[in-house]
Amino acid sequence: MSCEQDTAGVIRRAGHKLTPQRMMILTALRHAGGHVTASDLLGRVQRDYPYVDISTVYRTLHTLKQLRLVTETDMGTGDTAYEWARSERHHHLICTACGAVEEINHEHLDRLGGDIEREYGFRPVLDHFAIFGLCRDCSRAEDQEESDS
Amino acid sequence: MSCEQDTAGVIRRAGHKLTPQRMMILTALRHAGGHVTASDLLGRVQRDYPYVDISTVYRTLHTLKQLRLVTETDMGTGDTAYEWARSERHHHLICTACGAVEEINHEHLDRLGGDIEREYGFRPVLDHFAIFGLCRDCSRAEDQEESDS
DNA sequence: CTAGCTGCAAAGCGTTTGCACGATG
DNA sequence: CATCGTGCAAACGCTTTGCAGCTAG
Repeated sequence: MSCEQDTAGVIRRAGHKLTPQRMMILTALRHAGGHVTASDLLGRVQRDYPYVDISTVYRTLHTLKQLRLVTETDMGTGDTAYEWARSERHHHLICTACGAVEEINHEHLDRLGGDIEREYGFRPVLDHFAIFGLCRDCSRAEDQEESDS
Repeated sequence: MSCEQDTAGVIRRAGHKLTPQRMMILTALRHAGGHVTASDLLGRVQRDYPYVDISTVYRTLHTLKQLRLVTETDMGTGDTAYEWARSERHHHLICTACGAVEEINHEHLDRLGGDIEREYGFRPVLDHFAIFGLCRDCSRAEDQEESDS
């Protein structure tokens, strides 16, 4: 994986030190391959090195966020989800009933973003968006309930 | 305002008791005419009746949410914004730089919602949506900075 | 009368911060 | 060797909960 090397470079070039903790958090983040919370990440890193502190995780995530290496999303569960910043923009459909997360691509949101910028002069950040609602299964289940009652 | 009467009816019909606290929180919420946090609401209610507790506010909001009389939105500031459920759906553009909140109507999001439902079978709740980004002024300011550096 | 609501206090949770030690560049 | 990052512990802010008394229906 040369990507780790690249990332190390980005961090160093930004004037930050490259500590083992940062490398581990970084690697854990990339291997997670999706959304992780800060404490998920802590758990993963602690499997190898039990002495990392949650505050280090937060501080690292903060740094990586500034460097645009991670994105931060509020999944509506009270805590915050972090994700390795992929190049492709993508969005999530989050089911408020069962918690399922589905991914959608950006076409539709691009159109929305364009409309908003043109109309309001507001430049929306639509790189990573969370849309809440009911997934196919849960919305079917709800229809059932309604017809039962 | 007969709307207060209507709301009282909704609450009572749902099998909940109608206490003075609930009425005051309710009224405060309607008079706020926009987003309020739980502690905003507490402050407003306490102007008339200083003994209400924040927990009562949360409990009331929880009840009202279940009755779909208020909506809950995460504004990305760490706390949660509540708003009287208006009939018209509307959405917010929230500037991550200056915190300005602008309102947009639902047309564009309707189209998005339709697309998603058709394509993924996911039924999104797009009644009240928060879109983060840079407002006109802040995005101009950022352009300036970039050309300076 | 009794189910359900209230105020109070305390705990819970994710997150942030102060500090002295330790490691990086 | 100076600076920055770390671990630890404590604080933080928002939200939730347990409990005894009170009140609306």
